Amino acid sequence: MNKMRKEHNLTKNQKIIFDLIDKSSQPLKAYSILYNVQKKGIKAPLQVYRALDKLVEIGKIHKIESRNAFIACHNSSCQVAKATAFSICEICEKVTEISSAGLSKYLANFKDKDGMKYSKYNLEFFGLCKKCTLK
Amino acid sequence: MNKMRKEHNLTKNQKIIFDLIDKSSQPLKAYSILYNVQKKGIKAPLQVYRALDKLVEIGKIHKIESRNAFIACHNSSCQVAKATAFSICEICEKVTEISSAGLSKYLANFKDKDGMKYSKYNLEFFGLCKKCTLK
DNA sequence: TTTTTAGTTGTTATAATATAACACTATGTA
DNA sequence: TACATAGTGTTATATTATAACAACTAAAAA
Ligand SMILES: [Zn+2]
Ligand SMILES: [Zn+2]
Ligand SMILES: [Zn+2]
Ligand SMILES: [Zn+2]
Repeated sequence: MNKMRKEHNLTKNQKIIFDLIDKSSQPLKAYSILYNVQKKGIKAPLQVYRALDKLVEIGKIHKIESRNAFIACHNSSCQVAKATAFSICEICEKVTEISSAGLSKYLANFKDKDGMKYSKYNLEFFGLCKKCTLK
Repeated sequence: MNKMRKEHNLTKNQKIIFDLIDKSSQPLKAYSILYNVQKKGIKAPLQVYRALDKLVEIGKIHKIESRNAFIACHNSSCQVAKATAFSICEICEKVTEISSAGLSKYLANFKDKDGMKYSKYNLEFFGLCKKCTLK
Protein backbone atom coordinates (compact mmCIF):
# COMPACT_ATOMS: atom_id res chain seq x y z
CA MET A 1 0.00 0.00 0.00
CA ASN A 2 1.46 3.31 0.94
CA LYS A 3 4.31 1.35 2.37
CA MET A 4 6.70 0.48 -0.37
CA ARG A 5 5.25 1.49 -3.66
CA LYS A 6 8.58 2.86 -4.73
CA GLU A 7 10.41 -0.14 -3.47
CA HIS A 8 8.27 -2.41 -5.62
CA ASN A 9 9.68 -0.63 -8.60
CA LEU A 10 13.17 -1.62 -7.64
CA THR A 11 14.68 -4.50 -9.50
CA LYS A 12 16.04 -7.51 -7.68
CA ASN A 13 19.60 -6.28 -7.42
CA GLN A 14 18.53 -2.78 -6.54
CA LYS A 15 16.34 -4.10 -3.76
CA ILE A 16 19.01 -6.34 -2.30
CA ILE A 17 21.47 -3.49 -2.21
CA PHE A 18 19.02 -0.92 -0.96
CA ASP A 19 17.90 -3.19 1.87
CA LEU A 20 21.47 -3.69 2.99
CA ILE A 21 22.22 0.04 3.02
CA ASP A 22 18.92 0.84 4.64
CA LYS A 23 19.55 -1.55 7.50
CA SER A 24 23.02 -0.21 8.12
CA SER A 25 23.62 2.35 10.81
CA GLN A 26 26.49 3.90 8.95
CA PRO A 27 27.45 4.56 5.34
CA LEU A 28 28.60 1.56 3.38
CA LYS A 29 31.31 1.43 0.76
CA ALA A 30 30.76 -0.23 -2.58
CA TYR A 31 33.13 -3.13 -2.07
CA SER A 32 31.86 -3.76 1.43
CA ILE A 33 28.39 -3.96 -0.08
CA LEU A 34 29.71 -6.35 -2.71
CA TYR A 35 31.18 -8.60 -0.06
CA ASN A 36 27.91 -8.61 1.84
CA VAL A 37 25.68 -9.50 -1.08
CA GLN A 38 27.78 -12.18 -2.68
CA LYS A 39 25.75 -14.82 -0.94
CA LYS A 40 22.73 -13.42 -2.76
CA GLY A 41 24.30 -13.92 -6.14
CA ILE A 42 25.72 -10.50 -6.83
CA LYS A 43 29.26 -11.28 -7.79
CA ALA A 44 30.77 -8.33 -9.62
CA PRO A 45 31.51 -4.69 -8.73
CA LEU A 46 29.58 -3.49 -11.73
CA GLN A 47 26.39 -5.06 -10.48
CA VAL A 48 26.81 -3.09 -7.27
CA TYR A 49 27.74 0.17 -8.93
CA ARG A 50 24.83 -0.03 -11.34
CA ALA A 51 22.36 -0.48 -8.53
CA LEU A 52 24.00 2.30 -6.53
CA ASP A 53 23.84 4.67 -9.48
CA LYS A 54 20.16 4.02 -9.91
CA LEU A 55 19.38 4.31 -6.21
CA VAL A 56 21.23 7.61 -6.03
CA GLU A 57 19.40 8.84 -9.11
CA ILE A 58 15.98 8.16 -7.63
CA GLY A 59 16.97 9.54 -4.25
CA LYS A 60 16.68 6.35 -2.19
CA ILE A 61 20.31 6.66 -1.15
CA HIS A 62 22.92 9.39 -1.12
CA LYS A 63 26.63 9.29 -1.74
CA ILE A 64 28.84 10.79 0.93
CA GLU A 65 31.40 12.24 -1.43
CA SER A 66 34.18 12.78 1.06
CA ARG A 67 33.97 9.15 2.12
CA ASN A 68 33.02 7.33 -1.07
CA ALA A 69 30.22 5.71 0.85
CA PHE A 70 26.48 5.38 0.58
CA ILE A 71 23.70 6.01 3.07
CA ALA A 72 19.96 5.51 2.83
CA CYS A 73 17.84 8.62 2.69
CA HIS A 74 15.76 8.95 5.81
CA ASN A 75 14.49 12.36 5.03
CA SER A 76 10.95 11.99 3.79
CA SER A 77 11.00 15.39 2.16
CA CYS A 78 14.09 14.49 0.20
CA GLN A 79 12.42 12.85 -2.79
CA VAL A 80 14.97 14.35 -5.03
CA ALA A 81 18.60 13.84 -4.38
CA LYS A 82 19.31 17.39 -5.37
CA ALA A 83 19.62 19.08 -2.03
CA THR A 84 21.61 17.12 0.49
CA ALA A 85 23.36 17.98 3.73
CA PHE A 86 25.19 15.73 6.14
CA SER A 87 27.08 15.90 9.37
CA ILE A 88 30.13 13.72 9.65
CA CYS A 89 31.97 12.90 12.86
CA GLU A 90 35.69 12.96 12.23
CA ILE A 91 36.38 10.47 14.98
CA CYS A 92 33.75 7.74 14.79
CA GLU A 93 32.68 8.51 11.20
CA LYS A 94 29.02 8.59 12.14
CA VAL A 95 27.07 10.30 9.38
CA THR A 96 23.67 11.91 9.77
CA GLU A 97 21.52 13.47 7.12
CA ILE A 98 20.61 16.98 8.15
CA SER A 99 17.01 17.97 7.76
CA SER A 100 16.66 21.66 8.38
CA ALA A 101 14.03 23.71 6.64
CA GLY A 102 16.01 26.87 7.26
CA LEU A 103 19.17 25.47 5.76
CA SER A 104 17.45 24.01 2.70
CA LYS A 105 15.66 27.24 2.08
CA TYR A 106 18.79 29.30 2.44
CA LEU A 107 20.78 27.10 0.08
CA ALA A 108 18.02 26.60 -2.46
CA ASN A 109 17.75 30.34 -2.80
CA PHE A 110 21.44 31.10 -2.71
CA LYS A 111 22.73 33.09 -5.65
CA ASP A 112 26.35 33.83 -6.31
CA LYS A 113 27.77 37.19 -7.30
CA ASP A 114 26.70 36.79 -10.90
CA GLY A 115 23.18 35.97 -9.83
CA MET A 116 23.64 32.38 -10.82
CA LYS A 117 21.20 29.98 -9.21
CA TYR A 118 21.96 26.34 -8.77
CA SER A 119 19.87 23.30 -9.45
CA LYS A 120 21.57 21.06 -6.94
CA TYR A 121 23.91 21.10 -3.99
CA ASN A 122 25.68 18.85 -1.55
CA LEU A 123 26.91 20.02 1.82
CA GLU A 124 29.08 18.10 4.24
CA PHE A 125 29.72 19.36 7.75
CA PHE A 126 32.58 17.94 9.81
CA GLY A 127 33.03 17.94 13.54
CA LEU A 128 32.58 15.74 16.55
CA CYS A 129 29.36 13.97 17.29
CA LYS A 130 27.84 14.20 20.75
CA LYS A 131 29.30 10.93 21.90
CA CYS A 132 32.80 11.73 20.74
CA THR A 133 32.69 15.21 22.23
CA LEU A 134 32.20 13.71 25.67
CA LYS A 135 35.23 11.49 25.47
CA MET B 1 59.89 32.97 18.33
CA ASN B 2 56.27 33.99 18.09
CA LYS B 3 54.02 32.18 15.76
CA MET B 4 53.55 34.86 13.17
CA ARG B 5 51.52 33.71 10.26
CA LYS B 6 54.57 32.13 8.79
CA GLU B 7 54.35 31.86 5.06
CA HIS B 8 54.57 28.17 4.47
CA ASN B 9 57.76 27.52 2.67
CA LEU B 10 56.88 24.98 0.10
CA THR B 11 59.31 22.23 -0.63
CA LYS B 12 60.47 21.55 -4.14
CA ASN B 13 57.79 18.97 -4.97
CA GLN B 14 55.07 20.99 -3.29
CA LYS B 15 56.06 24.05 -5.26
CA ILE B 16 56.16 22.25 -8.60
CA ILE B 17 52.72 20.83 -8.01
CA PHE B 18 51.22 23.97 -6.60
CA ASP B 19 52.49 26.03 -9.53
CA LEU B 20 50.90 23.62 -11.98
CA ILE B 21 47.53 23.71 -10.23
CA ASP B 22 47.70 27.45 -9.74
CA LYS B 23 48.29 28.05 -13.44
CA SER B 24 45.43 25.80 -14.46
CA SER B 25 42.07 27.28 -15.27
CA GLN B 26 40.24 24.19 -14.11
CA PRO B 27 40.67 21.55 -11.41
CA LEU B 28 43.37 18.98 -12.05
CA LYS B 29 43.30 15.30 -11.17
CA ALA B 30 46.16 13.61 -9.41
CA TYR B 31 47.29 11.43 -12.27
CA SER B 32 46.99 14.26 -14.75
CA ILE B 33 49.27 16.23 -12.45
CA LEU B 34 51.64 13.28 -12.34
CA TYR B 35 51.94 13.12 -16.13
CA ASN B 36 52.55 16.84 -16.25
CA VAL B 37 55.37 16.90 -13.74
CA GLN B 38 57.24 13.79 -14.79
CA LYS B 39 59.62 15.91 -16.80
CA LYS B 40 60.48 17.67 -13.55
CA GLY B 41 61.50 14.45 -11.87
CA ILE B 42 58.34 13.54 -10.01
CA LYS B 43 57.80 9.97 -11.05
CA ALA B 44 55.41 8.27 -8.64
CA PRO B 45 51.79 8.81 -7.58
CA LEU B 46 52.79 8.97 -3.95
CA GLN B 47 54.99 11.98 -4.53
CA VAL B 48 52.00 13.75 -6.00
CA TYR B 49 49.57 12.67 -3.31
CA ARG B 50 51.92 13.70 -0.52
CA ALA B 51 52.30 17.17 -1.96
CA LEU B 52 48.56 17.42 -2.53
CA ASP B 53 47.83 16.38 1.05
CA LYS B 54 50.13 19.04 2.40
CA LEU B 55 48.83 21.75 0.09
CA VAL B 56 45.26 20.93 1.08
CA GLU B 57 46.23 20.96 4.75
CA ILE B 58 47.70 24.44 4.57
CA GLY B 59 44.88 25.75 2.43
CA LYS B 60 46.82 26.52 -0.75
CA ILE B 61 44.58 24.19 -2.71
CA HIS B 62 41.21 22.55 -2.21
CA LYS B 63 39.91 19.18 -3.22
CA ILE B 64 36.69 19.12 -5.22
CA GLU B 65 35.29 15.98 -3.65
CA SER B 66 32.68 15.17 -6.25
CA ARG B 67 35.32 15.30 -8.96
CA ASN B 68 38.43 13.98 -7.22
CA ALA B 69 40.24 17.02 -8.47
CA PHE B 70 42.25 19.88 -7.04
CA ILE B 71 41.99 23.62 -7.50
CA ALA B 72 44.13 26.46 -6.19
CA CYS B 73 42.60 28.67 -3.55
CA HIS B 74 42.05 32.18 -4.80
CA ASN B 75 40.45 33.44 -1.64
CA SER B 76 43.41 35.64 -0.66
CA SER B 77 45.51 33.46 1.62
CA CYS B 78 42.74 31.10 2.45
CA GLN B 79 41.92 31.23 6.12
CA VAL B 80 39.04 29.11 5.03
CA ALA B 81 40.56 25.76 4.21
CA LYS B 82 37.90 24.62 6.65
CA ALA B 83 35.00 26.41 5.08
CA THR B 84 34.81 25.88 1.37
CA ALA B 85 32.11 26.39 -1.22
CA PHE B 86 32.25 25.83 -4.94
CA SER B 87 30.06 26.12 -7.97
CA ILE B 88 30.41 23.40 -10.55
CA CYS B 89 29.06 23.54 -14.08
CA GLU B 90 27.62 20.18 -15.01
CA ILE B 91 28.30 20.70 -18.69
CA CYS B 92 31.74 22.26 -19.04
CA GLU B 93 32.95 21.26 -15.55
CA LYS B 94 34.12 24.77 -14.79
CA VAL B 95 34.62 25.14 -11.05
CA THR B 96 34.65 28.41 -9.16
CA GLU B 97 35.33 28.97 -5.49
CA ILE B 98 32.47 30.90 -3.97
CA SER B 99 33.39 33.77 -1.73
CA SER B 100 30.29 35.03 -0.02
CA ALA B 101 30.41 36.58 3.41
CA GLY B 102 26.73 35.88 3.92
CA LEU B 103 27.06 32.23 3.04
CA SER B 104 30.18 31.68 5.18
CA LYS B 105 28.55 33.36 8.10
CA TYR B 106 25.37 31.37 7.76
CA LEU B 107 27.20 28.06 7.56
CA ALA B 108 29.80 28.83 10.21
CA ASN B 109 26.98 29.50 12.64
CA PHE B 110 24.76 26.68 11.57
CA LYS B 111 23.72 24.35 14.34
CA ASP B 112 21.81 21.15 13.87
CA LYS B 113 18.85 20.03 15.91
CA ASP B 114 21.04 18.84 18.75
CA GLY B 115 22.82 22.15 18.88
CA MET B 116 25.92 20.60 17.44
CA LYS B 117 28.33 23.06 15.86
CA TYR B 118 30.78 22.08 13.21
CA SER B 119 34.42 22.88 12.79
CA LYS B 120 34.52 22.51 9.06
CA TYR B 121 32.32 22.21 6.00
CA ASN B 122 32.43 21.73 2.28
CA LEU B 123 29.64 22.79 -0.02
CA GLU B 124 29.35 22.03 -3.70
CA PHE B 125 26.70 23.67 -5.86
CA PHE B 126 25.84 22.25 -9.26
CA GLY B 127 24.23 23.95 -12.19
CA LEU B 128 25.07 25.58 -15.47
CA CYS B 129 27.64 28.32 -15.76
CA LYS B 130 26.78 31.49 -17.62
CA LYS B 131 28.38 30.37 -20.84
CA CYS B 132 26.63 27.01 -20.85
CA THR B 133 23.28 28.55 -19.99
CA LEU B 134 23.38 30.58 -23.19
CA LYS B 135 23.98 27.63 -25.46
C1' DT C 1 -0.45 -11.89 -30.66
C1' DT C 2 4.23 -10.44 -32.26
C1' DT C 3 7.61 -6.97 -32.53
C1' DT C 4 10.11 -3.38 -30.74
C1' DT C 5 12.16 -0.83 -27.22
C1' DA C 6 14.44 0.58 -23.15
C1' DG C 7 16.35 -1.03 -19.30
C1' DT C 8 18.62 -4.44 -16.55
C1' DT C 9 21.71 -8.34 -15.96
C1' DG C 10 26.03 -11.27 -15.94
C1' DT C 11 30.63 -11.43 -17.14
C1' DT C 12 35.57 -10.46 -18.02
C1' DA C 13 38.82 -7.17 -18.22
C1' DT C 14 40.79 -2.84 -17.18
C1' DA C 15 41.04 2.07 -15.76
C1' DA C 16 41.45 5.49 -12.27
C1' DT C 17 42.25 6.84 -7.60
C1' DA C 18 44.87 6.27 -3.41
C1' DT C 19 47.85 4.16 0.34
C1' DA C 20 51.44 0.83 2.79
C1' DA C 21 56.01 0.02 3.85
C1' DC C 22 60.75 1.01 4.08
C1' DA C 23 65.17 3.15 3.51
C1' DC C 24 66.97 7.41 3.04
C1' DT C 25 67.72 12.81 3.05
C1' DA C 26 67.15 17.58 4.44
C1' DT C 27 66.39 20.97 7.85
C1' DG C 28 65.60 23.26 12.11
C1' DT C 29 66.58 23.38 16.96
C1' DA C 30 68.61 22.18 21.56
C1' DT D 1 77.01 17.89 17.87
C1' DA D 2 72.68 15.15 18.50
C1' DC D 3 68.06 14.87 18.07
C1' DA D 4 63.47 15.54 16.18
C1' DT D 5 60.51 16.48 12.45
C1' DA D 6 59.27 16.55 7.91
C1' DG D 7 60.02 15.41 3.18
C1' DT D 8 61.86 12.18 -0.51
C1' DG D 9 62.31 8.12 -3.74
C1' DT D 10 60.89 3.70 -4.64
C1' DT D 11 58.29 -0.63 -5.25
C1' DA D 12 54.29 -2.82 -4.49
C1' DT D 13 49.54 -3.02 -3.51
C1' DA D 14 44.85 -1.56 -2.13
C1' DT D 15 40.63 0.72 -3.24
C1' DT D 16 37.26 2.78 -6.17
C1' DA D 17 35.06 2.79 -10.60
C1' DT D 18 34.10 2.01 -15.68
C1' DA D 19 34.39 -0.23 -20.64
C1' DA D 20 32.64 -3.53 -23.62
C1' DC D 21 29.53 -6.96 -25.09
C1' DA D 22 26.15 -10.64 -25.09
C1' DA D 23 21.97 -12.07 -23.06
C1' DC D 24 17.64 -11.45 -20.68
C1' DT D 25 13.16 -9.14 -19.20
C1' DA D 26 9.24 -6.22 -18.92
C1' DA D 27 6.30 -3.51 -21.03
C1' DA D 28 4.90 -0.42 -24.86
C1' DA D 29 3.62 -0.32 -29.74
C1' DA D 30 1.99 -2.52 -33.80
ZN1 LIG E 1 17.84 12.42 1.75
ZN1 LIG F 1 31.68 10.46 16.80
ZN1 LIG G 1 39.91 28.82 -0.68
ZN1 LIG H 1 29.67 25.51 -18.22
